[in-house]
Amino acid sequence: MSKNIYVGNLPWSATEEEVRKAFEAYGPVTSVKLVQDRETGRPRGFGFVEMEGEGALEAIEAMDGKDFGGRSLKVNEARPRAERPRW
DNA sequence: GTTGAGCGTT
Repeated sequence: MSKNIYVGNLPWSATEEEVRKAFEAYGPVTSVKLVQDRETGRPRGFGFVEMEGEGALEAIEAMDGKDFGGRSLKVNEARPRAERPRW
C-alpha cells in the first residue's frame, strides 16, 4: 500500500534528495518527483512523494506548514494526475 | 512562483 503526497511551495533550490530525506523520517519513501515545466525546464516549485501506508499521513501532518529551505511547505494528499485529452 | 510525462495516440 502506498500514498501519493503533494508537496507544494518548495524553494526552487530544493532537490529530490532533500525532499526524500525529509519524508523518510516518517516512513519508507517509494518515489520522489519534483516537477518542472517540461517546455521551459523551469522549476514549478512543487513535487510529489510516494510513501508506504501510514507514514504518508504522518508525513503530511508533520510537514505541512513547516519551514523548508526558507519557505513554508504545503503538504497534502496528491490528486490524480490530469488525464490527457483524448484525440 | 502550487497538483506530475510522454506517446503521436495511453
